[in-house]
Amino acid sequence: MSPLVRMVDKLALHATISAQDRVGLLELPYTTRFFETGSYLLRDGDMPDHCGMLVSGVAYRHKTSVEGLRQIVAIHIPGEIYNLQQLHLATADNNVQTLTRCEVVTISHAALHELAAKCPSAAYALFVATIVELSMAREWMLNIGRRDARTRIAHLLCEFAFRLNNHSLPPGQAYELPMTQEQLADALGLTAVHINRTLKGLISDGLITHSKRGVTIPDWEMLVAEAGFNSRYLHISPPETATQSARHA
Amino acid sequence: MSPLVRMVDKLALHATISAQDRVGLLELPYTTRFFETGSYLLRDGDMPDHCGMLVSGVAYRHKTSVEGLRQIVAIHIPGEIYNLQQLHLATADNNVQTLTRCEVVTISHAALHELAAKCPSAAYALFVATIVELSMAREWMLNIGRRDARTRIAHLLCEFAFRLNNHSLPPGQAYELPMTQEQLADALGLTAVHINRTLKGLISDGLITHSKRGVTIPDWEMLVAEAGFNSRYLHISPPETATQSARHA
DNA sequence: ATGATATGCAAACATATGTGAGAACTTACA
DNA sequence: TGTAAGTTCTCACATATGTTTGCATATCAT
Repeated sequence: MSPLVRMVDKLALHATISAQDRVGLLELPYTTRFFETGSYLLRDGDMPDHCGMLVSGVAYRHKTSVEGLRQIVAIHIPGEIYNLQQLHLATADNNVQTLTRCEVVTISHAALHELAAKCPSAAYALFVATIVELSMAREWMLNIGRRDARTRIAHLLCEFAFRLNNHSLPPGQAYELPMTQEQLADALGLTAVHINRTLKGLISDGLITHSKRGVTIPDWEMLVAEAGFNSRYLHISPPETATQSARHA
Repeated sequence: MSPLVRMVDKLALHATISAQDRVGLLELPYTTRFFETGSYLLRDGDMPDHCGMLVSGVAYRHKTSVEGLRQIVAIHIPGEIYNLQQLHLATADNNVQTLTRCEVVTISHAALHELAAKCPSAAYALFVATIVELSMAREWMLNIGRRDARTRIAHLLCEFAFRLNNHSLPPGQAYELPMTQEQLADALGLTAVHINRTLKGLISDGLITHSKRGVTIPDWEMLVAEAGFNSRYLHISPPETATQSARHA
């Protein structure tokens, strides 16, 4: 089975793709590559001539301030294109690095531009994927800016559980969270030491169990309540229709 | 002169629009409306059937956590479309509210969909505008998550000065910043009291002067240094070309 | 195996930022 | 002209989070 199926399925979560354009997407020429943990998939300043999609593994996107402080601004999971921006904005202003060993499929910009011209609903789906990314970024801002450490961590864990579970609630089981406490800190605007403290609090209160790099959520509802998590910002269900209402200020 | 010119000019900052599609954009049917300070242009849960563009005035986008904590996630200035997301994602998950009296032009989704079908470079420009918004959101995250209060405020002031000045460096002059200290606090993930303290520090150190709702930057370079501000993330110059390089991991 | 390096864990201490409560000052408007 | 509402500003105090350091494990390369 083509690894592109994974991408198309993910795109189809948010936008309707015509049968014809689905074929167009699946016929894209691609190359498969593998990257070890810690590899850069995209580097600040890069001007790639291709897009990349994660087939397996997890990656994180980060920026650095002039003082060298790092902020992780997103996590990418399989099926996601991690450098769609560079299809339209030549040079990258952030980095994407692998958290685990990753299988990546690359598609040339030329092929994607051709596709966009021929398959409007495919181009549309890429646009919508970006809009959803923007929506997730906004929730991430709310998380960093306004929630305390405990709630912040809980929210991040909820989001991962939800996304990794292919957006189907509730993800009661364990899942692998391949992030060090330092990386969690950089994602949440905290320090590793404080992550450690707070994580222990969550564990001793029975909200999560954690072994090695794995996280288990014994009581999903409880963690959701603690985090104030609401999946609405992920825009997955119900499949968006063009319902309209004229409600306005 | 059509108020749409403002929008087209802003879109053209980031993407090339063909002469023909430029006409298509300018021929969009629109309605002009006025809103008082504090009006909602978009409300969480809305399903608008039109897009809105700011002709004059300033607006802010915000989200609220279940505990009622508010986070401002973006500021919108004239020429920007504040609810492009809802063209493709039916229901809004955040609010847009005016900071000043605003003149707004609304365009029906139907007209925009028609345009997108007929004018590929116009559709493309809307996509790119969203990508730039995403890039700005990421810098905002870095600001909130990793900089201290003083640097955070300085960075926000730099970004505004830069954007309000139509992206032409250096904006030495005074400009109007129509935000209360409480709103600044909600934008930066701080409290109003702390904004007050820190603002006074910036003033007494001669980095900014401020009278009423106005801000003056006596020495642009100095503030930029204090903020660690680099306008690269705004993606305005040089006009993006399709330059390519195969640099990769 | 063996060292080298990264990560988790812990404690004591430092401080940036938050909290609560008012007073002074503006602005709007009756 | 005066009252009300909103905003700025201030103080004293509380605390969440950061800093530094050390050590115990885990992970990894050789």
